[in-house]
Amino acid sequence: MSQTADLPHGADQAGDVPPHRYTPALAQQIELSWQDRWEDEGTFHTPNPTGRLSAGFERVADRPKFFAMDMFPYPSGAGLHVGHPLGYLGTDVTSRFRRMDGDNVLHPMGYDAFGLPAEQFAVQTGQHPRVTTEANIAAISTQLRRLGVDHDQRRTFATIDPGYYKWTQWIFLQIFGAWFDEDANRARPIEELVAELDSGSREPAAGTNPSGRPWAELDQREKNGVVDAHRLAYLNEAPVNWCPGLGTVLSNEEVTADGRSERGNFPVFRRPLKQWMMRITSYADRLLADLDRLDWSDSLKQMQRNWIGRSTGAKVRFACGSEAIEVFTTRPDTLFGATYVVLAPEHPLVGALTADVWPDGTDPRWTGGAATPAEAVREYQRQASRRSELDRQDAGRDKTGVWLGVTATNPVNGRELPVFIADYVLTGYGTGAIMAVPGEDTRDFDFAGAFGLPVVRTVQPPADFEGGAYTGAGPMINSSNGEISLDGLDKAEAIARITAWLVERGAGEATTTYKLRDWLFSRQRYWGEPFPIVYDEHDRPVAVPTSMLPVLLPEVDDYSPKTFADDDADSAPEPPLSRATEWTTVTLDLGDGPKEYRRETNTMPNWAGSCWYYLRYLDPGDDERMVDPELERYWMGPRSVGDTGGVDLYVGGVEHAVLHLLYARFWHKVLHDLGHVSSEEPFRRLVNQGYISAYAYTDERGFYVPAAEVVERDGQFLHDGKPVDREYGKIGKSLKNMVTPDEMIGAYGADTFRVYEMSTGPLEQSRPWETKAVVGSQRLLQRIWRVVVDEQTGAVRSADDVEPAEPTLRALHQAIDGVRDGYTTLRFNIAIARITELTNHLTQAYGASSPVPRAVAEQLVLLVAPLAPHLGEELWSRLGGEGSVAWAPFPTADPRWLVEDTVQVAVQVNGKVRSQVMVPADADAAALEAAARADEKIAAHLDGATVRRVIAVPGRLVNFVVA
RNA sequence: GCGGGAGUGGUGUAACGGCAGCCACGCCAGACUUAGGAUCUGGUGCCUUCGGGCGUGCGGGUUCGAAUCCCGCCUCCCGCACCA
Repeated sequence: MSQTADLPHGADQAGDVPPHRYTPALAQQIELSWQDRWEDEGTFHTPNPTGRLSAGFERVADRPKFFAMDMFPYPSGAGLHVGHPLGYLGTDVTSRFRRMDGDNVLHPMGYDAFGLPAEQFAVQTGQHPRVTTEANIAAISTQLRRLGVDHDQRRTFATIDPGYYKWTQWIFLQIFGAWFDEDANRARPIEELVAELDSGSREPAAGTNPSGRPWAELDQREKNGVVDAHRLAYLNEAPVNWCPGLGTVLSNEEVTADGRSERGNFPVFRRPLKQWMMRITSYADRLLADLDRLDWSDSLKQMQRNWIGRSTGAKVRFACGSEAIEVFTTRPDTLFGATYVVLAPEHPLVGALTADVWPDGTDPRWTGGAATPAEAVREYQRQASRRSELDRQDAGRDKTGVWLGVTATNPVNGRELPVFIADYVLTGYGTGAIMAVPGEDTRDFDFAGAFGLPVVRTVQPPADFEGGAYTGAGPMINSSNGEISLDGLDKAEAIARITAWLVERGAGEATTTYKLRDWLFSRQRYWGEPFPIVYDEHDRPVAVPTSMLPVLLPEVDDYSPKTFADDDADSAPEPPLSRATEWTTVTLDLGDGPKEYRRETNTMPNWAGSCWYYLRYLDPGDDERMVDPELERYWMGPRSVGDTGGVDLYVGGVEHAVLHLLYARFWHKVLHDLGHVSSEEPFRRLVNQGYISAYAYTDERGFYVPAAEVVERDGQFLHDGKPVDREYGKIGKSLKNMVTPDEMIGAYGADTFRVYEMSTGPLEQSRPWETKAVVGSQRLLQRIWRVVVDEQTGAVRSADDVEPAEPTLRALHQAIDGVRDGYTTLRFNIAIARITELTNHLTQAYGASSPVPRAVAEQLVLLVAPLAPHLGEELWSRLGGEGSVAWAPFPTADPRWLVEDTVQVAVQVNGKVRSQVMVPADADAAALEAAARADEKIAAHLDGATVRRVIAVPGRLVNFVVA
């Protein structure tokens, strides 16, 4: 680490530091030497109960297991800044503490290495993404090692390793080979579906059998179609975000609010394309319900609940000519107030319903200026396709739409309601059609206003209601026909009554819908997992046999998909793999003789590799199976009846609150249903670490200036003598406020850096970075060093023949108690505060040179070892400790020393503290009161007053309530 | 708009409903010093007539007692947002 010499503030620059002071230079020397020893001795090799990684299991066999994990990094070329290690250090301190405290701890790390940045770089440079990715992995791995983390290096892998993505492909085939049994509410192998269809014990699910003929009468190709339509991974012609400028489809999350690609800022179009989908919606209920069984933060659970977006209501059918329009509503109670019907522009019935001509006297606002309804519809649909889904969801936009020239019949009162298409109705939610109730819905009210449609109120608004749509509570009005009346009922009762009535009449039924959509699983990219799928001569997708996995990513000349003109909405995707013509065509014998097949040329999305990596840590070298079931039971299995099982502590950023965590939970549940894992959830406990932010400064031209050169004077921030503006936010090179762990390690050592990061707040909390405060952590470690080592001679100060005095024992055991609490609850700042108190006590009690009792010094070293592991090892070894401190037992507080003999108790008069008295710790209420009354100041306060009540809490306080 | 969370010294933070501000940074003073950017010691919420008074975003409430619980505001952060 050559940085030391270059840094102006190196603490070891002064001339006369004692020769054996814990300086940054010494810290680095110690750190590098222990990091080598850990590697040489395999200190952090975690034994499995069985298999190739089981050596040494006997020494941990009686321990409980603890599986701690970080969200693995994407190895970008930018390297780590000081914000990145926060979570990694949190799991590291925790895993070191748990190991010392008697757990068999698994703390692995890997790399999420498929993805766009590497592919973009490859497109620009022509260099294979694997080359740059592996170089980045090597760089980050070096940075992590230098932090002193206790990862089991034997378990490290990257998602791009063929030995890993072989099993990603295998899992895809499991999902492809499964269907969701709605009755059993779980996935089952597809062969069981075929058997049940053949035996007649099951009918094809709704929508899976286009011909409508009985299963037994279908030919083989029709049967194949029915079966394929049941699969959990399926091909579907669905509206997707097509970005011609990038040549790829994008997920909704990759499209900006103004309908452009997040990357590159190209226009994005909604259009139907055949894509791989995953039926995550089948799991919506279980994904929602099982949140209650997880130890995750409420806010995170709430984000997942919102994303799943379950809402209950009713489907209602409105007759329209020979067709029926099915709408979804959460307010069937307001059905009498429906005054028109709206379909999404892409609704499949639009074509069939559209009238030939406008009736006489059609309101010009309804026609969109077109001569015929068909023309109006065509033009409106064309406009809508140019808008992305997100763009259409801009609630502030004025309502637009056109009339189809027809009406539909309201089943409750026979009223004929005009049928519109409008883009404020979304095709993917509910049934893609609504009944519009302007009296009780704000959006419908806006549309009705713009189109001159009537408003009928069915909920009585309060007297002071100012108009518009009334969405509050109130008794039903205007809601009766010859058979049923809702008038006077409240919302819940009205919903129950009208739903029952609709069911009776065959006009509707209660239903539940979700915002969650099926997962678009294919991408037109190079740097991803190839699908283990080939197509036969009928274009039917067929699984590549497991024995032929992995399907290796082929070499190509050009890593980019074919791109098109920005606005060429009708272009079609051509993935990079489609140009690897030697690869795309393959001859296989799938049991019916050698035949020619065509390979799938899409690749999987970046999420695939991160959906199951936690399982692979259990034995990444296993070439026979995804994971040994025995290992999965040991590390992940449920601990008790009702426990979901899963990783014991998963730490990562809140940016993955929804997608990664939802996708991983979904895959895990499929694997559970198919019998591959015993756990029901992947992550039993999850913590979102906070972010580290920093100040950035801009000069009068708005350019960033180096934050390190800015000085504060009289509340003003100056760079080069000129005032600059300060903003608070991200750390980054372009913001000129980048601080790297390497710089900090160079200036102070890894242990100081670790202690500083952990000292600034609870793990979950975001906090600012402040380089000038790091020195406080260094001072602490220097004082701890001084407790053990004589700075002048280098000799160990502590002595066997010195007995600790009582105050020292109390300070020690109170510290042990507090530090344990801090480590257990991930409030490392608390642990550090208690360690500091103990250190300060020892410094004062024993001065700079008198010997510290060995037992106390040892315990102090053990307390700090999880936070500052190199210092811990060094002092432990100098004190003559056996083996690595990483495996030494963590101290336990003796309750005897946690209680004082005498305690100071506050005495209040009317809730205000007026004095303090010393009393025996076990003094009862009467003794407390007597001691308080004997106090001069209190006596003065009570003199002449009437004491109406006395509250005495032993060990805490006395409160006199006086008149 | 809906949902979630948070407001405590100059700063990061700490306080089972029981003495507000532990521990740090910064700042002030002192010691050791040629020197201090090292180290050590002490001080540091605000006001004060030195008795004390006031203090946890604002206003109410519950309680003997509220930073903590309840109600209503204000501000900030995060998520969702034409989801019928």
